[in-house]
Amino acid sequence: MQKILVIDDDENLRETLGLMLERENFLPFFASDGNSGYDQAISLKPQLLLVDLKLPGMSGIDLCKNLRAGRVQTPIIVLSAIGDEVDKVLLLEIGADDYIVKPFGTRELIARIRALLRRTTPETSKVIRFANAEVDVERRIVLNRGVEVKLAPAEYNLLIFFLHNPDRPLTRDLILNSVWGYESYPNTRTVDAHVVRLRQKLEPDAAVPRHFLTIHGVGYRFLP
Amino acid sequence: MQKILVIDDDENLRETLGLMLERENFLPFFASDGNSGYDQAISLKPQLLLVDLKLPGMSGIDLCKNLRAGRVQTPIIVLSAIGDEVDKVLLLEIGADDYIVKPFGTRELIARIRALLRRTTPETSKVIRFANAEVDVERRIVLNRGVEVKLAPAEYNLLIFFLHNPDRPLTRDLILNSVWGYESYPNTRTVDAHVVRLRQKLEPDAAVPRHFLTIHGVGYRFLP
DNA sequence: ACGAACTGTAAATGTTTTGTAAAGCGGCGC
DNA sequence: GCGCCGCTTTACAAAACATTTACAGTTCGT
Repeated sequence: MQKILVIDDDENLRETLGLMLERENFLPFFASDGNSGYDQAISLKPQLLLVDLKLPGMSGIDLCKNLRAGRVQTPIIVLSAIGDEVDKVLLLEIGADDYIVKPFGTRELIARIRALLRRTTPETSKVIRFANAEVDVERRIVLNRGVEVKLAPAEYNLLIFFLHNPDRPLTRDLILNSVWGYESYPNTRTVDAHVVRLRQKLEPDAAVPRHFLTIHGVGYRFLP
Repeated sequence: MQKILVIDDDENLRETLGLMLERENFLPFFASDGNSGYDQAISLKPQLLLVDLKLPGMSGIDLCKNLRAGRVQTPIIVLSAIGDEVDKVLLLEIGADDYIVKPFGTRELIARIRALLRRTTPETSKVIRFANAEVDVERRIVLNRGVEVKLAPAEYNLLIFFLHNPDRPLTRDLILNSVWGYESYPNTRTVDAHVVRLRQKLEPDAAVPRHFLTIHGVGYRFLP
């Protein structure tokens, strides 16, 4: 699901935009000041930014400039109040992709968002999704609900093995041999411990596994 | 961001020019006498100089001449008071590129600055930016927050490799082969040592890396 | 040829991961 | 519902891995 980060200090507007974006099947995130917006824009890696020009902390202008200076290419739509002096040159300089003047209509903003996303998402890298998790195999990055999850090597290897063998009963011995290799002979309980860690990091509710299932007396089954 | 060094002994003017330049998205620096102006023009490597003709210490005329004698090509705009006798011949002699007579309008100065930058900045100079660092690939010069950072050859090569492979897990072996070549076989700890040095010189806070990240059990990842 | 700077390595230190053990829970057969 | 057996969970110490610092050999420029 496409993440959109809304950076605006007006709480009402954030709420309105949030509802609107959710209704359009986007996944909204929020920041109320420039600094936290900047941090989230980097850590969250959203597909698009909606940035108010006037912000406490770092101004919207500086935020955009800083992101671009840091080679962050995330598409940006600037939200400007009716009084603000905004010209295309400034927007170009600060690296914004589009702007819209408040107050604006839902329909118009959605149209601009979709248009911008359409022209800025050319490539489809190898990203495997299941539930609300995304695994970017090439970049070795795992996101859960859009938030980066740090996986230790063994955990990551185990996850990849599950992804490659979905919907199939997998015995502990098979898992051990495939993920740990024939050279090392750890206890089969080891697999359990790592499954627990994966569940904690990736299951919506670790107590009620919906993806990393136990097959009593056999082993595990991964359900995407 | 383009650095402009203002060399003038009039504090009011410096302040005014500073605000003006900042508003126009330049990064202003200041010197109040010829000698420190000369030093900064060399150490700071600004994109452009604004130089008052009448200066304490080294005069503006000598400053320009000395810079040019030292093969410093930085574009120079001379600021002259209304009484000063300035003719094109003098400007040509001392190596200035343009001049403007005080008092001048903001708009005019900005126009001249942009015009001069346009005709003196060759399109070929490739400057890569990330966070608050700039890497001038052609001249092998690296700036952090506008200040030159001296990188040893190995450090510089490693940095360039990171710049060309952002946002990707890079194993120590890959790094060694790419940066050191297949002929030499240093210890993989060597990579760590150089990453430490890069972090110390380029990370805002070397203890909390935000750009040269560790992937435990794998290697490193460069995030611009 | 001298001193300064660079570089790879090693040793000490700090951090994260990982396998295991032990205790508690829960499903399954009866 | 009971009890067994296997699964989950927690905690932890050893191992693996990363960082830091120091240093000696080398290179480089003057």
